[in-house]
Amino acid sequence: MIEKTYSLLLKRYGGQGWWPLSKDGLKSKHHNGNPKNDKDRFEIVVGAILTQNTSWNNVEKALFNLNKEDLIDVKKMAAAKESRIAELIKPSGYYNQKAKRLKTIAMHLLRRPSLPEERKELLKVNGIGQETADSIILYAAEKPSFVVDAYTKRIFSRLGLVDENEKYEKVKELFEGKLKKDVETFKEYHALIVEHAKKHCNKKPKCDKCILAKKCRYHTLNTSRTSASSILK
DNA sequence: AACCAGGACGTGA
DNA sequence: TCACGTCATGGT
Repeated sequence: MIEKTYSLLLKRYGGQGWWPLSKDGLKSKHHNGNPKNDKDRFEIVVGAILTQNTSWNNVEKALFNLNKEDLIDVKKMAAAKESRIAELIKPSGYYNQKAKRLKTIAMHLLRRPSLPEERKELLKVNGIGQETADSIILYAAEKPSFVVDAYTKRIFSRLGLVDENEKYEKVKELFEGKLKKDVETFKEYHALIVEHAKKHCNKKPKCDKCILAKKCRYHTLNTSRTSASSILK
């Protein structure tokens, strides 16, 4: 089912080409998000932190401001004052803690030859939790580590494939167990999940024209309610 | 005009 | 371990 859902989403939305990088135009529908240099990789790290519980649209504004001042750079970010970073990233919300987190990770990266590929190492850094760590490993370091987010749990719990409040680790293991351990597949699947959640599987779902509706509990629940209430009218 | 958005952390049970 | 409060802007 996990694999089947992947091919359905891929057929419906096409390849997403994540991670969205500003050099490609953040808003373009089809990205070519493979990082080519350290700046690209660091921009992914920055974006991953900025998008914590925040819409990507707001993150873009913050990234634009940082780019303007050439702060998407490990050394410059590490040297910048927290208050300055905070001012620039204001549109992405939680700007005080995110400014601190950005500076912290920048300073951590500064004393490393390359991006950490170890989950455990990233998780020790304050401000980097499981999802952010996996995003960095998968999209910046390009090592296979499946990213789980609120969308993943929402979509697949509605499909009846995972428990709504299953633990992060468990969901991650489920996906990694069902898929071949392939960076491109992991990248694409997560991106497709986000796309599908934005288009259809919102908190208040738009089941109309959703390609997964037939298999979805939420949808069947909804239609039975609708038909029941329409009978009452 | 509430509600939601690609979470993480600190705290007290 | 777990539930809960906190952090904050911008779009719908």
